[in-house]
Amino acid sequence: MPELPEVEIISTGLNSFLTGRIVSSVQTGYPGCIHGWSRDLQTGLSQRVVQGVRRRAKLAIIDLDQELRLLFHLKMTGKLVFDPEANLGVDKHTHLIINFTDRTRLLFRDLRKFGYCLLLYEHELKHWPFYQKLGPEPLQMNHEEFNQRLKTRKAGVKSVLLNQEAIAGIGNIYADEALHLAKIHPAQSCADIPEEQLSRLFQALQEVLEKAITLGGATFSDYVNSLGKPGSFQEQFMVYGRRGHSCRACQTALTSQKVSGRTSVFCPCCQPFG
DNA sequence: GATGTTGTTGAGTC
DNA sequence: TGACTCAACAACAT
Repeated sequence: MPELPEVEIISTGLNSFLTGRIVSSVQTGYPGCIHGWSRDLQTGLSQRVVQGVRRRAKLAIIDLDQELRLLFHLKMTGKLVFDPEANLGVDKHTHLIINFTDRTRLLFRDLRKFGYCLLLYEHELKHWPFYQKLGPEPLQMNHEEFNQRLKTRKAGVKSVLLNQEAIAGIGNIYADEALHLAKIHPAQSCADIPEEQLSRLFQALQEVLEKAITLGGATFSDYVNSLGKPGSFQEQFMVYGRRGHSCRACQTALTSQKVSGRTSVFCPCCQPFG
């Protein structure tokens, strides 16, 4: 489940692998992976030069010349794998192959087919509703800005963290981990959280995200980086996927609860409601 | 065959 | 109208 740290690592890796390469052709294994807003990939990408790869929210963005942008949302099981020798197997889960003129290639794989890609010009990207509505990057804001955006909201803090219009890039794993570190119950309404605690949450969020990036992301189920290698942050999970296990801080058994439809694991002792 | 998994969206409610 | 909640959806493994 690639969230901000995983997409950051993938993008950084692809930036060094792909920059300067020229697209020769595109093979589509599953046309359904191309978003409705996208231009035609074959005609649009041919002979385009990669100028860099970056991340915005959970999107990996490949910048090409002529202000073209190729965006990928990996959702749950999507992967972008650089294939320098063009010898990786192309299975039924490989939905897109981007061939470069030097015979290297980029594979887009997605077991569950929830992920998508789209090709747009910069001026079109700015009008794509999903992109337009994205909130600020958590690693590029300060705690005053964070508090400002959260303190008036009445919804549970977990659902606000997952709301991409409030803050971009946070998913279930890092929301649960940050809430545990900040000792805040996931269902607590933001409006009821003292500013001092909100600042602690912001600190925790930055800490968790930066640590995950340092450790190469989390490999839960099947995330791999752009060379197909796993990360190790999952070994540091305090709560995610640990329901019933004991809290690493106080030994109390972790419980779970659905908060705005998402399974949330937390420690009833460290993160009391109220 | 039922269940669990997730991010996003659209419908519906307050 | 805005903020919010909930259900549905995508497709697969177990």
